Amino acid sequence: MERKIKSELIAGKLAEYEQLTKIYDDIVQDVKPRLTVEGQGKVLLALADEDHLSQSQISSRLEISPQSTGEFVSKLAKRDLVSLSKSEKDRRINLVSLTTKGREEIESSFQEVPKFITVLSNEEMDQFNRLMTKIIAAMYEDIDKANPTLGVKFHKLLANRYLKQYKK
Amino acid sequence: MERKIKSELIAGKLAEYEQLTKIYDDIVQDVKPRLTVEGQGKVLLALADEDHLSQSQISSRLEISPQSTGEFVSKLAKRDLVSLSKSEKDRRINLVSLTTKGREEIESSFQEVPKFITVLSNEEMDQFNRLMTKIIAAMYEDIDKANPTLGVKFHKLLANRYLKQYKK
DNA sequence: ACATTTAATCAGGGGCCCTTGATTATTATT
DNA sequence: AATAATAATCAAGGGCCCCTGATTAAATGT
Repeated sequence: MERKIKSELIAGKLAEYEQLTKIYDDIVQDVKPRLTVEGQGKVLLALADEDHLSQSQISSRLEISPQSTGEFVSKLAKRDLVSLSKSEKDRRINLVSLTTKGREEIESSFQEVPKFITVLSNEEMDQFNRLMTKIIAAMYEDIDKANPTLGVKFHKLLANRYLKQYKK
Repeated sequence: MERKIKSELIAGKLAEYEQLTKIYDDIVQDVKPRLTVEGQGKVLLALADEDHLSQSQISSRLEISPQSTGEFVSKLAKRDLVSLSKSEKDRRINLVSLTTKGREEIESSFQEVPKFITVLSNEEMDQFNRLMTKIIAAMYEDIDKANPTLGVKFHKLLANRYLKQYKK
C-alpha cells in the first residue's frame, strides 16, 4: 500500500476517533466535561500553570480580548472555581486565583480513563504510547514553527500539562 | 510499568492530541472546518448517508428537536449546501437535498491529511492504523451496548463514513 | 498639575447549538 | 364532516465563546 494512502487512512481514523469521543462521552461515559483550550477552560489552564494572575496578564497570555477574559473569569468565579482580589500594589488590578474547588476541578478532569483503552494489550499500549508521543511531538514542532509568539508558547504549556500529569 | 499507569498515560496522550488539534488547526493548518457530529455538520452527514430526507426524518434520526432541525437546515440552505423542495406526495413535507456544493463540502472535508502524520514510518503507520482500528471498534461496541436506539445507530453510520472514504 | 496610559467594567452585538410553547397547514382517522 | 395527528414554522429563550466601542478609576509620565 502506498504511503499516501496510509497517511490518508490514518487521518481518517483520527478524525473518526475524534467524533466518536463526543458520542462516547454523551452516551457511554458519564464523564466530567473536559477542560479544553477554549473559553473558561483556557483560563483555568492558564491559572493551573501560574496562579494569581491579573486579568490583563491572562488576556495577553491567551491572546483573547480583555472583555472576553473578564467574562470567563466572572463565570468561573460564579462557579466558585476562582476567587478575585484587588492587588495591594495596584488598585486597578484584579488578581485571579484558583480556589480549592478550582484546583480539584482541574485535577479531576484528568482522571478519567476511557474504558476502550483497555482493549489494548500491554504491548499494544506501549506501541500506541510511543506512536502518539511521536505524533504529538511533531505537532508541537509545527505549531512552534508556524507561530512562536507568546500566546502559542502558552498554548504549548497548557497542553503539556496533560503529559506532566501522567509522568508520575 | 503497571497496566493501569499505561492506560492512564494513553488517556493523557489522547486528550493532549485532541486539544492540540484545535491549536494546530488554528495556527498551522489553514484547514476547512471539519464536519462534526454537531449542529449543521450532523445534518450534512445524515444527508450524505441518505439524501432527500424530510426534516422530521432528520429530526428523529439525529434525535434533535424539529425546531433545531429547521434551524440547521435553514442555515445550510443559506450557505447553498442543501436545497429544499415540497414533497409532491405530502404537501406538509419539505424534502432536504444536498446540492453539488454540499456534496463537495462533505468530500473536501475528508481530504485534509495533517502534515504531522508523515512523521511516522511506513511500518509505524501500519501499527498505528491497526491500533486505532482496535480502539475505534471497542468504542463502537460500547456505544451500541449503552444505547442501541435508532439515533445511536445513526451516529454510528455517520462516523463510519470516515472509514468508507479511505477504503478505496 | 495636567495629560496619557493602563486595567477593568459596562453596553451591545454576533455566531453556533440547543430547548419549550404556540400556531398554521396538511393529512389521516373516526 | 369533524376530530386527531403530523410537519414545519414562528416566537422566544438559554448557554457558551468570542468581538468592538465607550466609560470609569487608578497609575504613570511630562
